[in-house]
Amino acid sequence: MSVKKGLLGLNPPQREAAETISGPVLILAGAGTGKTRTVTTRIAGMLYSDIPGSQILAVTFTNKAAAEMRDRVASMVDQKMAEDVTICTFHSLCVRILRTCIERLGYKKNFTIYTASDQQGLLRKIIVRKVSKDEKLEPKVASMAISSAKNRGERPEDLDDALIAEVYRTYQRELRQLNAVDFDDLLILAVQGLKENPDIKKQWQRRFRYFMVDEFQDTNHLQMSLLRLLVGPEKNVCVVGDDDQSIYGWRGADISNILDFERFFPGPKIVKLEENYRSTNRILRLANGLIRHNRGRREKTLWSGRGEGELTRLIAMPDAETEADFVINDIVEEHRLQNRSYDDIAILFRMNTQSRLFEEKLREHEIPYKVIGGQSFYERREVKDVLAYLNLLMNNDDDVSLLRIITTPPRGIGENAIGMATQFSIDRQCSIFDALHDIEFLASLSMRAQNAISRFLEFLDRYTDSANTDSVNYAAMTEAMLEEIGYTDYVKRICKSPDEADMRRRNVHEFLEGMHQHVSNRKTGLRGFLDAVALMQDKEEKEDDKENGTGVSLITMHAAKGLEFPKCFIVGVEEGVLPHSRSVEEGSRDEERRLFYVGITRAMEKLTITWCHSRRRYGDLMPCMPSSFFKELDEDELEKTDYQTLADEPADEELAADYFARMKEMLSK
DNA sequence: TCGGCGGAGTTTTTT
DNA sequence: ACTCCGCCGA
Ligand SMILES: Nc1ncnc2c1ncn2[C@@H]1O[C@H](COP(=O)(O)OP(=O)(O)OP(=O)(O)O)[C@@H](O)[C@H]1O
Repeated sequence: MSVKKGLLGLNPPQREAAETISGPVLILAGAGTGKTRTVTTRIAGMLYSDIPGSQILAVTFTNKAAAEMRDRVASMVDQKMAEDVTICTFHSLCVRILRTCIERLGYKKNFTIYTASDQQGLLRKIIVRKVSKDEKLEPKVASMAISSAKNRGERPEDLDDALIAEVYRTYQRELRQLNAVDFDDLLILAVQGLKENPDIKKQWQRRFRYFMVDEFQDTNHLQMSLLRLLVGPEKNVCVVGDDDQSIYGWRGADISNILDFERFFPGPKIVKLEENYRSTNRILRLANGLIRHNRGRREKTLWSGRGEGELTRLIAMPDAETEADFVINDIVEEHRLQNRSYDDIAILFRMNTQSRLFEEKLREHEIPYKVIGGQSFYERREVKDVLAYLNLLMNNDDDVSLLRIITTPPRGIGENAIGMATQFSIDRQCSIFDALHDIEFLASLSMRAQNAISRFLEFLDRYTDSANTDSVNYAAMTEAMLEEIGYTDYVKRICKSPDEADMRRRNVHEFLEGMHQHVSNRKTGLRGFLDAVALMQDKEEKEDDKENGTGVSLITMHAAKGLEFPKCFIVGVEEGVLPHSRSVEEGSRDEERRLFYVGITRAMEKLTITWCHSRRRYGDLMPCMPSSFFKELDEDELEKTDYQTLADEPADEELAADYFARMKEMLSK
């Protein structure tokens, strides 16, 4: 009966899926039909029937989804029970696997996880060395090409482009030498580790008995391989997904995994869910009408018991500035008149850069908000500097970090010495750290440089020791280290204004605070903290720390998948933005349509879609066209207006005055 | 060796 | 418009 209690709040098909804990289960259902709720309740139900949490693994696609699932499970069962369940992303699961067995694959245990910017730093170095000036290759382009090759399981020799193949080969060799792995390697190496080492595979298969994967439509082949390796002969594996919400094709995600699921895990119980518990029928019909334009898709029934609701507004704006003003005004009004919590409101967009204007306006109006995803705190220059120091202390062979900090602040080791050390490390196939120790290398330098290097190495050794000692206060250690090298003064020097220097100092402080908290809460050591940062696991937590974590959410439609908000704005919906021109070029219009579908289906009660007649691009004002997807939206579910009409309404006098004032200003320029 | 200036490129989406 | 990278003068 306690099992039943756990499964309360599910409808019959959901319940059937939750109760079927033996053998494969495939839940295929549209947006908002309670797939995730079924999974979380399923976990809770299992815990109620005395299955140890430690045997349960639930994999999600983003850290945010993992955190949310963990919270939801924790609210349903005893705290202790919930803690034992492993709920994480594929990537963090791989890190856990690799920390136990990467030595079998020729890496050292203290390997560093390279973020996108570390990766591009390394690629830049390789490109400069390998590629002549006339064939120009952007590090970013190279990283995309290499990443997609890796996700397709292709080796350098499988690539058509000889240039990329050569860069790829060198890149991979260097990563190994630096004892570093990139994001894709996490998956590749974990799969390889399990495949090549039956004992390790057995060990991990014994570790978990029950598996769940949310947003299964977004898994790629590597992730599928990993799942197959982990799932034991019992095949207790439940995956949930929606082919209409597949939006990560560009990362190698392939919905044919859904078909393959039946192949690898034969005879699954297939569950279909048709009742949407999230949105009003008007919103649902709008979304269904749009997605129906995708070719080769299986039609789904989807209905809602939440009433008809309001029409979706589709509003034309003169420019992005006015758009932001309008949205923020609407939010203020809703908050004041309807007493709507800011937490219930989200602004969705296609690209992270689109959030900036909205952030500014929200700050202006002193409205609390949170930017989810986007330019991370950890991408800040000063934070990256400190991170590079810490990464280097944990892995002295990490040349990318070493090269970053050896001149930050300048310490008498200049371009010349660094260039020679790099060359030496290439010739000798060793790390730069090792090169700096080499007597023969040192002999080729001036006395001055030799002294600077030996001071630097002494410094590194000293802090490497404390960083690798347990029960050290790492934040205090880092602070002492920064003090010793005069980092704060250095920052002051390179900043243009005292304000900027102050902000950067505060960022470093906040970073150290966060580090201290993470390390003392989880007892994972400095290594664990650095892994979490690389996997971007801490981002959300930071938000929460900022008391109650309340506010309007600013989020891309990609990152919003799986979330829901009573009131949503989808902004900047212009041709070239959604669908994005690059996607149209690549022929993935259908995926863009799915993305729009995901955006629309985030809204529970009220949806507003806006677009601009003109938008600033590369500095100057460019005319824009409305998204071609608008033609596919059912007119009956829409209330089409433009800003002018709204501004003429008396309620918005203030806003109109604002607008005309700005027009005047623009004309007078 | 260091810091300031000028030019180029910038806008997908995430782990 | 804004940021990052590379080049050059002190
Ligand atoms: N049986 C139910 N009774 C009441 N509410 C439900 C039920 N099932 C789901 N819900 C609610 O419906 C909303 C959507 O659920 P959930 O997020 O699990 O859907 P989903 O299928 O995972 O959606 P998406 O595919 O968009 O991520 C949630 O607020 C959830 O609490």
